[in-house]
Amino acid sequence: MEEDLLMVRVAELYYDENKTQDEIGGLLKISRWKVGRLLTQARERGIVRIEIVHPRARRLGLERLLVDQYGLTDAVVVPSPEGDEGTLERVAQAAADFLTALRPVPRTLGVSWGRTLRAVAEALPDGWANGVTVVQLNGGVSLNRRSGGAAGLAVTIAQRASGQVSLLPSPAILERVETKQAIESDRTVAAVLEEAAEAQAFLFTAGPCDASSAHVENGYLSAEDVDELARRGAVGDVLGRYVDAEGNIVDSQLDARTVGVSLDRLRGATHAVFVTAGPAKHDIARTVVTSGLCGVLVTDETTARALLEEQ
Amino acid sequence: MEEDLLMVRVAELYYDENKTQDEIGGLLKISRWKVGRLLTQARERGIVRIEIVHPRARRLGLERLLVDQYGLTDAVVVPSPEGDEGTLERVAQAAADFLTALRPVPRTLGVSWGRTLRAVAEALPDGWANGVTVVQLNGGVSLNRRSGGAAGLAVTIAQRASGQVSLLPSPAILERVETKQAIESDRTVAAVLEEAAEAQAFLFTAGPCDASSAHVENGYLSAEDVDELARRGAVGDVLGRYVDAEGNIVDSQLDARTVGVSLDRLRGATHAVFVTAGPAKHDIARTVVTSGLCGVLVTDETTARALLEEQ
DNA sequence: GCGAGTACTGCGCATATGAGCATCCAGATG
DNA sequence: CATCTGGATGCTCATATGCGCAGTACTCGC
Repeated sequence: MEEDLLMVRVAELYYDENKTQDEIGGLLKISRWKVGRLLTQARERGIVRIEIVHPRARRLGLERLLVDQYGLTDAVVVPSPEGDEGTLERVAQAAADFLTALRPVPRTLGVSWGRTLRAVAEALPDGWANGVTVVQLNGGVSLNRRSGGAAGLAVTIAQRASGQVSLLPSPAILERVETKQAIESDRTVAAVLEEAAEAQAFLFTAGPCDASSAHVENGYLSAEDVDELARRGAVGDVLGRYVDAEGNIVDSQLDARTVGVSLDRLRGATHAVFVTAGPAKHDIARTVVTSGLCGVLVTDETTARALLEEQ
Repeated sequence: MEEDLLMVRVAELYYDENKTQDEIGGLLKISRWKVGRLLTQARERGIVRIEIVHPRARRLGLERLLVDQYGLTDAVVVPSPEGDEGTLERVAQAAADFLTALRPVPRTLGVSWGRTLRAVAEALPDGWANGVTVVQLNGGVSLNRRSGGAAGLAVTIAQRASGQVSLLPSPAILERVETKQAIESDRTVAAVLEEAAEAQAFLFTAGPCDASSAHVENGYLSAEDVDELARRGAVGDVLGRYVDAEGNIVDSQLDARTVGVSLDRLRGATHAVFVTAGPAKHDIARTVVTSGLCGVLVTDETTARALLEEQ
């Protein structure tokens, strides 16, 4: 179309040459108002594309849609980089930024564990807060010895906020219900669990339901157990508890052997910050978001779009 | 840097959310002047990237550099599309646009031939001008019978301008000097050549010096001839005449057998429009531009950058 | 510590810009 | 042929924005 060409010429003069709309009008023999209108059109029609290229850029539009559609308190969406390399880091950085900016600063922060949360901990700057007590929300797993596993993660976060840490001295899943009950009735454990349940803010991830799960890696579950859970409808785990697409516990037997605060604690909380990155977790992310397990969602653009897509 | 982050936040609010600088200032607790400054910086530092995506977009910055560096009258540079598919069409379209907008409208337009010029002819809309006489500048070659070769190209351009056409009824290169002189002394031919020399505007391309040349394709030269020319320093041909990097005729013997206006006619002309697309022609393009054979250059971004690069 | 130089901040003001409205024009409709 | 109607055009005016300048903080060398 000939109108297109005019838009292009106008856009070039305005954005590349930064001339004023008036000057452009004179140059192209059109009124300055038409120039303005053409520029608006050019932006609308995508002829002029304005993008913000920065690892810490966000997608405010998507965030708003997510908040609206799922009744969240807040959402943070970072652009997925080309080739998906570095998505986790960006999401983690965003989560760290969110925590740092969170007001009022929570006195106690409940945390789960996982690769994602480790990245968040690493992204938090020293002094991100002052005097926050960090509490573990569920039984510990040492994902990898060097970096100290779940405990190390909580310690890192607390240290950088010059705060205290309350570790949950318990495995994630126990073999027998009795052992679990025994552990829970232990004073230290009970105290930590109570503190965790009362935390003013929660920071957690979820894991997909497959053999790559940290539970399998650490021997709490076998690959077959996970398969069986999946067959029974599990889409992933939240604070170590396996849930189906609606967010209901899949196996109450198993759940009774899992140490950690109950999922209901998350549902009520204002500051339940759920961090997720990557397509493997789309399903469990959808569950967390739709079943109201989180108040705040921090994720990447691809996940955000997947969540918004169908219904 | 922390300043970066602020720029990103400001840019998002301004460009994605279109809030006013004032509002952003309020939101982020900074003065509206700082917001303005951050936006300027963000644009300068490339955090905010504004690009015009359209096949008919141009690179005015590069055009200016070319005009300055080589003392041209004008230059037209179109962005090279990803993957270089469609470069020729874009350049041709740009050349057509340039011709259409050319003021004063030339009474006579001298044209050469080639794939590129054919594309230009096709891109010219019906009624691009009114009553332009099109004259062939050099001996005819029928690049491909269906589309009528060099003659057809000239005819197309003339038809679409409701004008006349003066065809040069002669081969491009003759075997013997005598024959060439005989042909040139023919009334019709002489008249056309004179008309061509006096044309108010010229539209031409150049060809690289290799076996893919139209001269080889049409049997005027053998592949060995071309190799030999290259060995003697030829970088390509302009109006059928082979020149070296400085724009000098490489083989005066051969040149004496070539029918067409002399290159000096181009040097003087104000409206000598040279159209070139694609990396194969970078060398010959450099020659045309540096040796003052063209007043106006129409090309793609890649070629433009190559021309500006060294020295 | 102390002073000079430099970078940053906030501001007044001229200018550029966008919203809303009256007007005009072309093509449809009776 | 008159009339209607929707979209484009130009305009007024309130508002947003950028420039140049003055005041301020901050650094760096002594």
